[in-house]
Amino acid sequence: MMPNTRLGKRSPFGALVGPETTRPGVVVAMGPQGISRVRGHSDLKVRGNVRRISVSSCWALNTWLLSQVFFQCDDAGDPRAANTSCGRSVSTCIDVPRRLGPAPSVCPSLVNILSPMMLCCSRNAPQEVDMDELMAAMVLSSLSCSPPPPQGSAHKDTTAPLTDGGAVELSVSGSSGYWSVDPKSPAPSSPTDEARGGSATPPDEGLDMELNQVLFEEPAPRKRRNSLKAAFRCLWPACGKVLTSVVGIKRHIRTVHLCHGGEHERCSRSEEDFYYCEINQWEEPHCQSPPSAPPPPPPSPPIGSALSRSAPSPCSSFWQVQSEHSYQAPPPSQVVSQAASCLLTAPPTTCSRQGAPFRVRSVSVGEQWLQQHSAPCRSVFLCSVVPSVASGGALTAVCLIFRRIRSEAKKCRKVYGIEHRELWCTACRWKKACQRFLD
DNA sequence: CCTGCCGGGCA
DNA sequence: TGCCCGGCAGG
Repeated sequence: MMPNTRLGKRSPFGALVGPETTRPGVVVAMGPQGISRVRGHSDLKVRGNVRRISVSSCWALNTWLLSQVFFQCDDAGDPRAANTSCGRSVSTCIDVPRRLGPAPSVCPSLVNILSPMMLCCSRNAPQEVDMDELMAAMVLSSLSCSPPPPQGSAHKDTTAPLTDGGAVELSVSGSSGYWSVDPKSPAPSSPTDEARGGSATPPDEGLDMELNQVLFEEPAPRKRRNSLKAAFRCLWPACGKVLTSVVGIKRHIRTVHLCHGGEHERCSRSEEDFYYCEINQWEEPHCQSPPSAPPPPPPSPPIGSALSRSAPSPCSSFWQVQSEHSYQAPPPSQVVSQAASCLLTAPPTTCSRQGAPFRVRSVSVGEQWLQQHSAPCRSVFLCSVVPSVASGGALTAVCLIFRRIRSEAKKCRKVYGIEHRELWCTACRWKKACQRFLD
């Protein structure tokens, strides 16, 4: 099915969903459980033909999807279990990549999500690939494939989407496509983390309980406590050592568990990522969630703050923006080729070119699919692959959910005032995204 | 309440 | 395609 209905306003998908999307449950039509649960989930709101799903639902779906994958993998000896989750025959030898794939542009979570799905679909009939499933997978993957926020922790909004319950609080009803997640937050771990955890440790009831929690319980509070102190717990069997630094826990795992003797000659310097999880200070000592990846590198220094204090000249700030309307199209000076130089060599947050702030947005595989198969959209999900110092330069995917934040930059309305509306840019006059003072 | 702006309607 | 505006989300 080809999408022709846009998700709600400011959908982070920013993409179109098919007419079936107006039917309940199609958004998550990857499995009967998902459908029914989401159908019954109170967070699903229908506004006209616009569907809104709270982020807890999205995260739950994502978690559910991943759990299906891993549960199926783990139920290798039980064919019934392998068939019950999505109602299709799924190979029990699905190779869920334990580590990130070599291709830096492919979000590993996408691989984790799609590979079983593709396998699942291809086992029946290649032509019968359920586009709903693919869409859902892409979308869910996109949710998890985002770069660290440009201003990172400098912006208070980065703390908002996460909740104590571990549910990511985002609205699927927007089209901005910016999602944020506290990079230091351990829960919920990203799908990549889930993938790692799923392959490193058997899924336990905790995952399911958490899933049920985010699916059926009330949405978690919007604001997340800031006073989060993280520790890292070794997940090696019968160890449970808790250290307060990533480096420390990695060193512990590497030296104590992985690299002692000649047992692990090819001990990877990034393998220790799979053997620890991040825990909160107020968190229960036991760690139910899969081990989390090391926290991403510290965010780049805030530039937006400077931008917000003085209205930037359009020629000093470059954006690579997918434009939905002509008035939103970037001027010719905003050369995409300039973006390319930064796109793959640095975290897609902010690049500096000759002193001028130059921000780049890239798209994930799922997003590209959505863009190719649906109407143009402005929302972009990022999946950055950055070198991890702790893993000896090995590529580490930092998939963070990213949400468009409310602009603090002055807009035409604020600069010129309502009385000088004729001085506003066209977009502002049309109540569109300001074209003059890009944020 | 104010602001930014998405989505959609209309010419 | 240009223009306008209802309405929503966030502050």
